[in-house]
Amino acid sequence: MTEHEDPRVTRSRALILDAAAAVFLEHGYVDATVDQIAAAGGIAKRTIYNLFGEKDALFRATILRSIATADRFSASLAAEVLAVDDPAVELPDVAVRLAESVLLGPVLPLRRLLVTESRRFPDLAEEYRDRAPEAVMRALAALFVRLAERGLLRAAPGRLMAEHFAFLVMGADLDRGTFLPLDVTARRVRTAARAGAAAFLRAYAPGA
Amino acid sequence: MTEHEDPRVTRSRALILDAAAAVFLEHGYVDATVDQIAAAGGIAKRTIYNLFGEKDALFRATILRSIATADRFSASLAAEVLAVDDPAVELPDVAVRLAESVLLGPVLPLRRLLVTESRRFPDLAEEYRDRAPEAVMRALAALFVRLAERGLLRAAPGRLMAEHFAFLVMGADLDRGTFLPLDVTARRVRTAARAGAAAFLRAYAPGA
DNA sequence: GTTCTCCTGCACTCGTGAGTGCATTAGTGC
DNA sequence: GCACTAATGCACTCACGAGTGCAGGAGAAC
Repeated sequence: MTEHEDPRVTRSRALILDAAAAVFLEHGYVDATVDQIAAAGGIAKRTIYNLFGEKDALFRATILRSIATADRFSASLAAEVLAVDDPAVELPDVAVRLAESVLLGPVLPLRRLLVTESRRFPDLAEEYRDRAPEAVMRALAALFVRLAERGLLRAAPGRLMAEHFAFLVMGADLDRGTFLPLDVTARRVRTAARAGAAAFLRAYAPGA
Repeated sequence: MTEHEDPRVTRSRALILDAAAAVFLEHGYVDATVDQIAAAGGIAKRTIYNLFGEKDALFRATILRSIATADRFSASLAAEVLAVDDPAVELPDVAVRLAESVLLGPVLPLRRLLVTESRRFPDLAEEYRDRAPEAVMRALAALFVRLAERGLLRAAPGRLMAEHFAFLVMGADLDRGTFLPLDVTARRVRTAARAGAAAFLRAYAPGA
């Protein structure tokens, strides 16, 4: 079933998806026009309709591609999380990495777009949440349960600990960034992440 | 300057604003049509244009009214927060009240709408954030600083403590509720809020 | 070269929703 | 009752963007 697609089609498809991602992220679904996307990609509008059909389908294809990227990304973060051995030493670094990648990378714009379109495309919002943030949360929960079993953290439901960790580390900036593009320095993000990790370690220190 | 407005105008204005709030909250700015609002309010479209002018102005008026409500609400919450005396005893209740009012009341839909329209109406998003959530955060920060000075909490920047408290208490549900209407029981919200408050108290216990 | 397929440009239809004009009706103040 | 003002209904214009039809051009495969 090796689809041998005309190289022209492959090329057009890629140009269109790139342009569509840029325009949709900038303007949202309704305010983005197909003509804009065509212009941005240097592609004829007719070609877009030939390859993707209606605007709805183009949007889905675009977002699914972005989600796939976010997915790979979360998976690598999850793997890294699961490798933690000594929380007191390593959690601050995990916190920094988590905060940086979410707040400073391309995640926030995608998140905003999906929030905006969550009524029009609830399935996409669902898909995104399950593949990206939830995947990380699951990894964090698994890690914390394991650390609690080893007596390195206070025992508590893994899911709850994961939520506490994540929102201590980047809750405030995530919230701000949901409204408008974050105007925040990398240093501030790191400082807040470390402070969050420290608070988490105090709250979930073993014993007592 | 007591504007003696025709009672018919007052009445129409109120009907329109109520209907507009409902329709805008349900569909967002673009997908809400003025005809829909007219129908929902039992008011002629022409009357809407007579009293409010363009759709843009109607939206602003509607949202400003909602923000004013949220404002009064935040102020009363802030007052309550500032009255806390013994954190170990009272913070869990503050947490529950905060979580309930944000997650179970009319706040979340307004928040979603403002996030959705934050590119089109950045000033409204700004206004809302400053008057509602930020007002509560300022009150929390002031409270924690005072408690720290009395030796009842570990000393730390007030703003940071306020963020940690708020996001421990309701971060996860707030995040979920930003995407789609929260389908969550009042019991779950309260439990999570208490767990968050407990974690906060452990993280910011004095001494050590 | 020829052929096949895709891309392009452009003009077009169509639906929809914002906003207006106006003549008529209904309600308020006196 | 009368005068005034607001509300209504309805037909209308206008702008804009989704989606289509088609004829012609450009490149790859043979």
